Amino acid sequence: MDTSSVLRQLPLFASFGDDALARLASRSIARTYGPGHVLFTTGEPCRGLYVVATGRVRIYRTSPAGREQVLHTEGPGRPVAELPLFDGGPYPASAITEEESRLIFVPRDEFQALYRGNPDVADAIVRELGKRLRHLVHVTETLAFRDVAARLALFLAEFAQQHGRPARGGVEIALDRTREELSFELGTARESVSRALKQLREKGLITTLGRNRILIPDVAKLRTLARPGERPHYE
Amino acid sequence: MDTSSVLRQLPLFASFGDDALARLASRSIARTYGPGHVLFTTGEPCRGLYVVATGRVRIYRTSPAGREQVLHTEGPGRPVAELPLFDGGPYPASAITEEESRLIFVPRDEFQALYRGNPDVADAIVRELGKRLRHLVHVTETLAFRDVAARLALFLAEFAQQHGRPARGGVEIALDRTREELSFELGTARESVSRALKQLREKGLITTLGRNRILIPDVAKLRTLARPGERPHYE
DNA sequence: GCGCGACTGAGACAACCGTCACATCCGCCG
DNA sequence: CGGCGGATGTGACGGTTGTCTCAGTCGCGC
Repeated sequence: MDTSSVLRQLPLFASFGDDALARLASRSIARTYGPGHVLFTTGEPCRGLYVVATGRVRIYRTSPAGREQVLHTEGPGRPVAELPLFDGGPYPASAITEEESRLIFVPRDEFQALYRGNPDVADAIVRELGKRLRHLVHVTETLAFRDVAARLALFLAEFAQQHGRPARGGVEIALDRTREELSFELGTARESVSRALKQLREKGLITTLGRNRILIPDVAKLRTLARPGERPHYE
Repeated sequence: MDTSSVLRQLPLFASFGDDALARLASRSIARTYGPGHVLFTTGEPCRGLYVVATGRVRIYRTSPAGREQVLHTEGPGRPVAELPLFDGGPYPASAITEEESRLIFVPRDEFQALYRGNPDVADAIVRELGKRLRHLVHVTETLAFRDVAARLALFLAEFAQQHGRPARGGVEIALDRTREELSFELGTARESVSRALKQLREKGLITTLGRNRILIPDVAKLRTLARPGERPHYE
């Protein structure tokens, strides 16, 4: 797949003519990375924009003690690290490929020229930033209010909605993550994920099929558990 | 103070001519609210942009159980709720005045016409969004990695840097918050804030002067406590 | 089919924290 | 001065969770 046709699919460049797109493609660098390749780390100065062609990129923060918190993950057609391009600041987080991924890199200068001359691009970028901001509010709220089991239930329910496929007795999902990677997304420890999975299993909300696959009989009911302590509060 | 001169001070409208600014002012609504006035709540459709002239506005999320998590607070000269203006989505959080505040309200349509015709405004807005995003990453990381005492230490250190004034024996700050309001900012309970304050006091990192004021002998040292568990991790 | 290494589940334990209960303090108003 | 109400400090208690440890399981290559 060539760079132009990948860029063509992005909402970001929807308004581009073929020649503008070809010019952009010619100045971009497409490269395939193996799994576990660190694209950049927190605090590093920003060199440009990455766009995911295939694969998956995880954006995360690391604690001094070595723990990790995933902020978001981006798949095909999604931009990564557009924020620092605007305010000129450093990357606010680190990024790593979760699997073999093909990425298109647009150098900083090239991209800036682009969006300055192109209000549609600026608009699209603002919308991306907005989406990111909303997601981060969601992450923050989840961390502040819900226990591990509830966070897991919420994650699984959302994952099922996005990537699940109907199966006998409910919706089936393939996690494609180890328990430890899951713990990074939920901001907890590997062992707590195991315990939380057990809890959900015992309540009949999920059935584990091997290590990777999970069957969810009722996604809506799973979501319900994600709102614990839902008692009235008087004041 | 009239609306025009307030707007004039905003970096957002720095590039405006006097007449453009006057036009904007004439279509905006300035109003003073008492403390504790709810401007909008999570999920509500967006009606326009607020700009803080005087006072302070708190943006927060509420849990079903009645707990609260502050996402950020904005003071004079800062815009509130610019995000939903762009993607057309609902407010992602709620907002309330913390004290008596004068706010300028710019209706949605008026504002959109504004930034579409004015690349400088769009730029400024994107930078605001970026700042917000960075701050939220910080909040998320803090919640995920640090215990209450460390979060409090970090909060006080940052507050001292922003609003502290030099005094005999260190930097003095006036919190202007009850312990409960503090607990909302830190994502914890009122009692835990009391206990964490006691901890910091016992370690000699702070001295409490009455209920509202705190003396910090060494802000840098206070920051140090905010990074607990800083042990090397081998792998 | 054997063995290695990564992944997973489970138990024990302590630390942290939210909650309840209650005593105390403080400002304020009568 | 008295008292009232909100704010604060403190102790007790239990649930949640991070950490340590170890055993069991699975996949994969040889």
